[in-house]
Amino acid sequence: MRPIGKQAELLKVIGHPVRLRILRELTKGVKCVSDLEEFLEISQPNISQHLALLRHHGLIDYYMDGRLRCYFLVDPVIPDLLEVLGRDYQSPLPAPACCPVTKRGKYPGNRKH
Amino acid sequence: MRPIGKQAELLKVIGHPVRLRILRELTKGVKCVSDLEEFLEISQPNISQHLALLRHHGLIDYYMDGRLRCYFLVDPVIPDLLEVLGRDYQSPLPAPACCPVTKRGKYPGNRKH
DNA sequence: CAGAAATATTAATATATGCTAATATTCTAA
DNA sequence: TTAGAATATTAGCATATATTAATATTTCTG
Repeated sequence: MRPIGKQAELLKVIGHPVRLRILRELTKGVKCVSDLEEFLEISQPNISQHLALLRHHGLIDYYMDGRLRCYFLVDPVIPDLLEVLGRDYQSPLPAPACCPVTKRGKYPGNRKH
Repeated sequence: MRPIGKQAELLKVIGHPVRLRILRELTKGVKCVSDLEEFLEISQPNISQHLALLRHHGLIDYYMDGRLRCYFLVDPVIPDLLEVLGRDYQSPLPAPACCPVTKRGKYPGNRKH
């Protein structure tokens, strides 16, 4: 299991709408920068910055195709995370059962929520 | 599926080592603030701040037990995300097959990576 | 009711992030 | 061999986030 610090770093890197959209697109297959420009409505330099960030964290990589850079997914955790993120949950987690033990608590007290 | 913006927001909120540790702890059961103080080595006010952030995003909630606040998980996506984050992957995703189609590409070119 | 325990809130400051604009690099084709 | 296409890099500024310190709030207990 990757250490907590790395987990947090990973989440922070992918926790951006543009980067999420890029990653989702890459789960469908290889895309070059100009492909991405088509549906992300942001400047080319900004796209490159996001791609660089993702790459420096080892999430994606690229190969050259003429003068095109073709980006693709590398880290296998990405598709799995995106799948979970895309799920529809119908209801919240069940409330904790009566009298859960906390180190200091002496529940039952008044449940206020 | 929650909109991309919400997905990014969620990731950003949980993308912090302290908050990740809090959430992991809460997957095991209800914890009051003083329980959390025991194993997070940060100040009480800071813990409360992280808890408030998580709560304002609907990820956790609490009930009162005397003067203790007992926090628990609410959003069902959290345990699932934590599970995926904790997985050990043995190898990167397979490199894209020969000649993937990008809108402009005319691969094969030189693969540089 | 006073005091202490448990926790929250606010303000201030430091640091990090994100975007824009300008410029640089690399490769291809004429 | 030069021009243009595709993409990257850098710097600067604005905004957001994190932490600390101080203080406030709430609730129990004597």
